[in-house]
Order: sequence, then C-alpha cells, then structure tokens
Amino acid sequence: MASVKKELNRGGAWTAEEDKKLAEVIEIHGPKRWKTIAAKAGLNRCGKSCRLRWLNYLRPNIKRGNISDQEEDLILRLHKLLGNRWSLIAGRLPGRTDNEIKNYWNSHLSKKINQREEQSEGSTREFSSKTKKRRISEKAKQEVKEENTSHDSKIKFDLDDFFDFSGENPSTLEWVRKFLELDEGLLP
DNA sequence: AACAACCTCAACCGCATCAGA
DNA sequence: GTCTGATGCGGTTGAGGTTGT
Repeated sequence: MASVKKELNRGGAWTAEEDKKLAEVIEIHGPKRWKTIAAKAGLNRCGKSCRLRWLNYLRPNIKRGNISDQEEDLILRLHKLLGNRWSLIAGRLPGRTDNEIKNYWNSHLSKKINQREEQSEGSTREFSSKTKKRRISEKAKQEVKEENTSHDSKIKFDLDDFFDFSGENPSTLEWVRKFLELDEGLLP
C-alpha cells in the first residue's frame, strides 16, 4: 500500500507535459479504460486521476471561470430542485463540470444562501465560519434525505418554485427557454 | 514588512453502482 | 447468482493566492 503511494504521483499538480501525454493517449484510445490510459501515457498517476483531469480540465468545450448571472441563477434553481447532485446540475450547464459547480457553490453560493436565510430569519445570532460551513453541509444532507423520503411532495413544491419566473427580465426568460429546450423531460 | 486569517479550486479519497466474466 | 474491475459521484483536503491587521 505504502509502496504504491510512493510510486504514484498523488496530490501533485499536473504539468503541461503530463496533460499533453494524457491528451495524446486519449485521442488514440478514447476516454475509457482509464487504467490502460494511465499506463500507456507512462504517467505515474492512477486511472481515476487521469479521468478526473480529462473531465475537469482537458476535455474539449470546457468553459472555465466567469460563471454568468444566468448560470448562477440556474445553479441556484437546480440545487434547490436536485440538492447536491452536482453531476446532474452540471449536465444542464454546457461546458461546466460537476467539480467546478460544486466548488462554486461551496465558495460563493452557499454563503449567499446563508446570508439570505439569516436576513429572512431576522436573526442577530453570529456564527463562526466553521459553524456556518457545518450548518450548510448538514442542511444539504438533510435536503437530499428529505428528497429521498418524500420525493413526490418535495419535487412538487420545488418545481413550483423552480418554474416561477415572474419578475425575470425578458433576456433571462429567453435564456431559460433555451435551457429547457435542451431536455424536454425537465418540463412538468 | 510580516504575519495570520481567509478564500479558491485542483485534486484525492471512499463509497456506490455498473458491466462483463 | 456472484465475483471483480471499471467507472461515476459527492465529500474533503491542502497548496497557493489574497486580504486584513
């Protein structure tokens, strides 16, 4: 076990050279059999690591950074609907990865939500950042749990909220319309 | 200028699920 | 049916950067 850890380059940042090798092997063999790809590329990385690098960084048509207001709004709505199903949420945002959305949520949106909640609660209580983080993560877990136990009623409630676009400006509505066309199955 | 505290995000880990033998 | 390896997902960590004191 320890010897494996020694041999593999775990935790280190990927170099341009590694990226190049990985991309070349994937071009030839396709993005599957990651263990084989890792071996063929001659990288001291495990297959999992190669897969993650490809999905989050090297894959074509990846958008990086600059999450627009519309995208942010969509993430908020989808999170409300789906909970921490990052891959599902990412699937609705072309070019975005689950990891990026998860990070964006944890570093930006969860704070916004928290602030809004505290404002709406009218609470004057103060929490340390660690306590806040814990509260957020517990809330997310609870949401997923609730979704699994009372699926229908929860979805019904959230769908009403999710599809409430009153007060949106026309450009946002048009953008949302385009998004919904991606998957008619999302429409109630 | 120096240090601490905080923030961001790439990357890893553990677990669940899937698919083929 | 079950065993095993591959894949996918969400949670967590830690390095590096930024901001505050």
